Amino acid sequence: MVICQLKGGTQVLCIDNAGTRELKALHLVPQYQDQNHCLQSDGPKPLTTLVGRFLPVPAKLNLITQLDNGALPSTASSGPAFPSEPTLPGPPKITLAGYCDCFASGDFCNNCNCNNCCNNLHHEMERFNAIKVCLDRNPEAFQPKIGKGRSGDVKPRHNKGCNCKRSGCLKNYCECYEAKIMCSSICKCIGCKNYEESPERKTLMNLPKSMETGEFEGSHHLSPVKISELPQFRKDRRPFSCISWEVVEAACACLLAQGEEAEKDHCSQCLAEQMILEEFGRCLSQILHTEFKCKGLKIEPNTL
DNA sequence: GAGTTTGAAACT
DNA sequence: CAGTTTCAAACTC
Repeated sequence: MVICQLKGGTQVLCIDNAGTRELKALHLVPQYQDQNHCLQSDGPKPLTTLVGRFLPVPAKLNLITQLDNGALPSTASSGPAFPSEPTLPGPPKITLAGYCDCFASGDFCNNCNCNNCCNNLHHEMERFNAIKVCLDRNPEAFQPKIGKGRSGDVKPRHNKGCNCKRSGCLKNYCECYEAKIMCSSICKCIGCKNYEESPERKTLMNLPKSMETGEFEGSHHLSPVKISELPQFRKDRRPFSCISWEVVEAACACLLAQGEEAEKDHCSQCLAEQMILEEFGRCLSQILHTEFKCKGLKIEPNTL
C-alpha cells in the first residue's frame, strides 16, 4: 500500500494488488481506484477522512504505523506526505485525546457535548497528528480494552487490567465491572471484590429481583443492603429498570432457539426471519408487561 | 442540577 | 517507573 497525490494536492490512499489487510477495508471506497491502482476521487478526499470513516481499527493502526515509519510514500508520492498542510508545533492542546471516548475508539465525534472539539472533519490534520502522538505513546491505544483472555480462555477480560483502589471493583468506575467481567490476574486493583466467589459480588448479582422494594437481603449471612448504596446501571444504557442482563440473555436464548427450530424444520429464510421476529415480539411484550408492573402502571391493549 | 468521588490517561 | 495532574464519567445529595 502506498500514498499517492492527486492534482488537487490532496493525499488519498492508494493500494496495490498485494491483497493486504488494508486492501479489504479499501473495498469500501472502490470509486477512488484508477487504472494504475491508485485511488482517485471526484473531489478531494483527505486521508484522515478515509481512515476515520472506512478502516476498521486494526487497519487504521497498521496504516498510521506505516505512515509514521515513513514506509509508505516513497514509490508513488511525488513529495512529502502532506505538503499542503502546515506543520503543527506539537500535539493539540484541545479536546483531542484519550479522554474522549469517541477519539479513543477511533471514531469522529458526532453530537457530543465536547468543547472546542477537534475530532471532526474540520480538523483533520490535528486529528491525524493526535492519532500519531497517541500511537507513539501507546501502540495499543485504539485497541478495544476488553479482549479475549489467554489462549484457550473463552471468557473476555480487560487487556490492561484495572487499577481500582477504593471502589472494590464493584462500581462502574471499574472498567472490568462496567464491562460485566471479573477482574483477572493482570489487574492491579486494591481490595478487589469482583471475583467469582466474592459474596459482595454475588449480592449485587441478585439485585434485579429486588429492585421494587428499594431494599433487599442477599445471602442469609449478609446484612441488608440499600439500593442507593449499590451501583446503578447507566441510565442511557438501561432505559427499563426491570431489564436485567439475565432478562436480556433469556430473550436472546429464546430468539436463538426459535432460529434453530426454523432451521430444523427447513423453513425458508423469509419464514425463519418472520418466526424470529414474532418471538422477539413476544419477548418484548413480556418485558413491557414486567416493566409496567414494576412501575405500577396499567397497560392499554393497543399500546403493545 | 451541583458538587464530590473515582480511576484512566496524560504529564513530569 | 513512580508520583502528580487533568479529565470525564459515575455517583451522591
